[in-house]
Amino acid sequence: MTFDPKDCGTCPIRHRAVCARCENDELEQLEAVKFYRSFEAGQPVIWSGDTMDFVASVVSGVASLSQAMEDGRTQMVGLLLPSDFLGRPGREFAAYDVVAVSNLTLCCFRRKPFEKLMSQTPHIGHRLLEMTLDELDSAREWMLILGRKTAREKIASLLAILARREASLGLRPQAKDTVFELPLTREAMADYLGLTLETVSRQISALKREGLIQLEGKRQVIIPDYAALLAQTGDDCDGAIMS
Amino acid sequence: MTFDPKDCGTCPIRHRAVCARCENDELEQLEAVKFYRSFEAGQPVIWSGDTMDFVASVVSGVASLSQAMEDGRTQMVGLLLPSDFLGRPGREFAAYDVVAVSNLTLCCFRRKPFEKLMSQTPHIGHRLLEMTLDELDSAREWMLILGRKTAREKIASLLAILARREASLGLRPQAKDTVFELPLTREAMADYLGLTLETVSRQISALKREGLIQLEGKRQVIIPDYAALLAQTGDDCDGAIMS
DNA sequence: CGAGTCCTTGACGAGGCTCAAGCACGGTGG
DNA sequence: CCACCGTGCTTGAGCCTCGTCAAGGACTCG
Repeated sequence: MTFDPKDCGTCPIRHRAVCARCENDELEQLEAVKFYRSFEAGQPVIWSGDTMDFVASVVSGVASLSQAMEDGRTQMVGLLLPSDFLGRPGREFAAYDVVAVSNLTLCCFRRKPFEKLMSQTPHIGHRLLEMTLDELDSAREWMLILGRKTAREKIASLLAILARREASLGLRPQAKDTVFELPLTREAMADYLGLTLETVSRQISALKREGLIQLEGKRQVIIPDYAALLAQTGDDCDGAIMS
Repeated sequence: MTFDPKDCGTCPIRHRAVCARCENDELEQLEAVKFYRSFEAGQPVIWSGDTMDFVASVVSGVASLSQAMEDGRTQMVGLLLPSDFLGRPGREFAAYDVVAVSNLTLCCFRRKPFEKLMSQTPHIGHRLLEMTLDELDSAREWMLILGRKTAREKIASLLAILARREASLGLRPQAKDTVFELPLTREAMADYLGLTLETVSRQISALKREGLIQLEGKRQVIIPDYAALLAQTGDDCDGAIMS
């Protein structure tokens, strides 16, 4: 089944996005106000303060939300992957800078009709609540990383998170090694982790030197022993979030 | 009008908590499953991993959510003030350590009936979504603080946030100076900001020495010039979130 | 080949952490 | 009434991690 933009039934994120719980009649109403937009890697999607007349789901690719300080320091505060939701119903102006980290396709809904639909039907609101609570949880995990971890632990944590997501997609046949493509540049990783890109580079080199990771080119990461990497994150291993 | 625990109509957080939008019949159903619990400053409310058979609103006082690493480092990831919501519908086990920072009173709802009520009526879910989105926004502001700010900027930011909240309560007659009680110990502030308590103490002393703040005892803070304090936060002043 | 982008590595310095000592204040008990 | 203790806070000295500045390598594209 290939993806037909006219038919939500064939959409790759149909069962995980904000529309996951919608009945057919709700989907039809959404389809009436939806449109697709694509961005190339590195392109801005919207700047903080701009008027935002749509909300959107990420169909493919990766987008980042960042906040800037007046002197130019910047911190990534959200990383949007396929099926994640962009925008806030009821908010007219964007609160963050949004950038396409990789090539990106959004499924956009005009904001006003979306809000109206949300107030009339329960499924969108419920799903959005669930997704927002999940995002709050990951924001809190992220806060622990930013506030208390060393540079080495930060890098290990990020790699572990990406590897875990890769595994959860379940696409990979039972390979011993976890392999994935880094969707972020060194600079974006630094932005994510509250480090400089030099420190990121040094720590990745160190992990490679010690055999905890291998690199195929700059972006392909191979993790020969996931547990060994986890041990470098500093996390309390049995303290996993249960939901 | 004094607060009568039997009557939600007299509740001090009636118009801001998760029940803010409820109609009278919904309130009655909530009242049937609610009970109050109080904690003294410093007491634990619940530990991460414990079963959580209630959710709650903070009626008065302050509670913190924190995460711990295996070696004991700890990071506060949430600060709950009156009207804030504790717990996650659908989640059986607590994901964070919750501690009463000051004397604390919770309005608790048994979790199962609360979830049922939520699925049957729209108002609770809508309000909870709104509150969760707000919390996500403050979590993201916090991430910028943790990831990119200097110790001095962190302290200034925290004081500015507390002062702003104080001002927004509007209780204070048009005083030139903003005055408020610090609800946190130095250690809790350090936990909040990803610093050590020594650094917190040094930076507070520095701000005092430079006249940006004054202290009455250890906990009473006077801010003679709010704008001057804001200038120390490093924030882009016109980049305020608009909602 | 040159230019641009992304990454790596080195040298150095500063900001914040660690360790340690001591102060202020309030409560308790002799 | 005062000695004693516990808690919370302050201050100092020294060290280490990570940021800054700088140079140069790997790769792609025109």
